[in-house]
Amino acid sequence: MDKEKVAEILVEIGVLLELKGENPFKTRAYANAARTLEGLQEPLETLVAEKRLGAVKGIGAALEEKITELVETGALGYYEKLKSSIPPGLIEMLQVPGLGPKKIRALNQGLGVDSIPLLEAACQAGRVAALAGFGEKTQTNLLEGMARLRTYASKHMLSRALAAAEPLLEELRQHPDVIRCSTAGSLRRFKEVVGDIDLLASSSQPAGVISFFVSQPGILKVTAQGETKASVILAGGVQCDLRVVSDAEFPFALAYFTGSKEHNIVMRQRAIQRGLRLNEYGLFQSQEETRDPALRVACLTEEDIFAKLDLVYVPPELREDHGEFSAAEKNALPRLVEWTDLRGALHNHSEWSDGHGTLREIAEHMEGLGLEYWAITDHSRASFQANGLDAQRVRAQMAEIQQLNAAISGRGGDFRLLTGSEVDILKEGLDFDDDLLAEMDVVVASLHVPSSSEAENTRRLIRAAENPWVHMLGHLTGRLLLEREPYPVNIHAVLDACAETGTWVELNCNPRRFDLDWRHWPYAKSRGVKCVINPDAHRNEHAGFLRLGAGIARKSWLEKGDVINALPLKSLLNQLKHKRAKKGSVKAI
DNA sequence: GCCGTTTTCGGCCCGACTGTTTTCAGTCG
Repeated sequence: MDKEKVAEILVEIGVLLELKGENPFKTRAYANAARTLEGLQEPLETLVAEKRLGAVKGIGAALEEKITELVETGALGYYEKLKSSIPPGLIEMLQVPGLGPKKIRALNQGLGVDSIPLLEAACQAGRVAALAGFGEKTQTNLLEGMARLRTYASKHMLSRALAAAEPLLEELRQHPDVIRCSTAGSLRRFKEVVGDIDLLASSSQPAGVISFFVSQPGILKVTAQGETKASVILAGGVQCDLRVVSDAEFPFALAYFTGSKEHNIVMRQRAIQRGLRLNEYGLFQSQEETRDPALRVACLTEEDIFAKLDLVYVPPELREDHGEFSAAEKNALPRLVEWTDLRGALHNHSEWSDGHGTLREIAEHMEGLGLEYWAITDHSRASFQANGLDAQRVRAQMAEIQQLNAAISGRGGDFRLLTGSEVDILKEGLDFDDDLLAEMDVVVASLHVPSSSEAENTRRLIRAAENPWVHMLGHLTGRLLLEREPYPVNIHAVLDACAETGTWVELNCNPRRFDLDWRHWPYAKSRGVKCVINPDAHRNEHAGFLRLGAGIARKSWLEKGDVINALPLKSLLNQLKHKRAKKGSVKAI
């Protein structure tokens, strides 16, 4: 069983134990272990085989035994037994806002409710309000929560959440009583998918700012409103929380609400180790819980807080407790790539296949954005549903691109369209002959029709990487966020092959994809695999995906030097040629 | 469950808000 699946089961065990009313620290140990596994730099199988799992922080004897059983046998007796002792509907009930393990247990034991439909019926019959610890209000809220669950997704793509948050932030920024404001939470950390939007503002008049916020247009419902905090549901079903603090508290609150939770726990521990106390109101010279401003260590910005805890500033994207602390202690954090570093993109479509816009329109738009190059890599003929090009049309397109480039040069422009293809990786080899690929500036190889076999997909991708004319692999796992799981593939094996053959890997920055996932890039980077941040644009406005892609690349710990399309045109052209020469030589050995 | 210059037991991050209770438990982040 692979690491991801093991982690998934550990998380589920934690949830099941919560529902059983187990010690919350025990349940957290399972969730922690799952996260630890996800961040492992070594293959899990190796650690298990060499019995070194127990040496990993956060995994003790009990978890080592369970993980070993999972890896070696593909099953776990403890988990099966636990699962069969708890109705599956109870786990689903956790999704209902306002319901946690304690209330679910009370509902289950008091009313025999063990699923969302039964809960709905019990609420409608008024039986929930009659239960001890519950009341009319709770019953109404539960009914509303269940209705919302049916109507809206509970997770949202980063791009949609950003689009919803930015206008609200702009309104807050213009409010006369707001001093500073920012996004926080997973949105600020640039998670590919977010559960809600967190906003933070500083003001000396918090209540007024809160009432201003809850009266903004586009708010469907105010679910909580206090003096310093409000929660609302925005059109589209995204929950948005605003916290208002004093300006002196702002940097602490910003750090706190940006999280992640795991990152914050380490920050607090570091404070405690230094005889200090950290919460959202400040870093205090106190062993006790306090909010006394006289005891607050002066910090104007987040940078100051990190400095007081003997750390260099950790950019929000890295705050996942995925190694940022050990790096920040040694001042060894990467200098993360900026979206303004990007000079162009190497995987895009036009109306020749399934994109929009003529080659001329695309060239004019991208040049107007100040980019230096833009590769046209339309689909190959096997992607007939996407109007894939055959060899003849590819050559006609290349000729048109050359004419356009000549015209641009003629008027003194430096911008270049690059010729290319997103060539399908078929069962046996690529959709185009090497001779044709060799004529193109850029070749992206993508697996569009995967097999259900991990070994088979891995083999095909490795074979594509070994082709000397292929520059990079496109959207390596084929996932569509919130829609489609990645196809089964041994990512490390493919990345190893890319490292050996000098093949680049795409970070597809279409917000539905963000593929390869940020969690895999540190491994790719450790193997020396270069990244290409590609919008996979099908319309001119998709060039904006580059900004999102750079954010995900930052989350992936990537620096400018790791990103091929941060190179200026001349160096890029050299790299495109050099890579083929190098791959040719690898192949010849 | 894990962990340990506080080491084999007793902690484990902590505060806002809600609803129910009449001083606080549960949920959420």
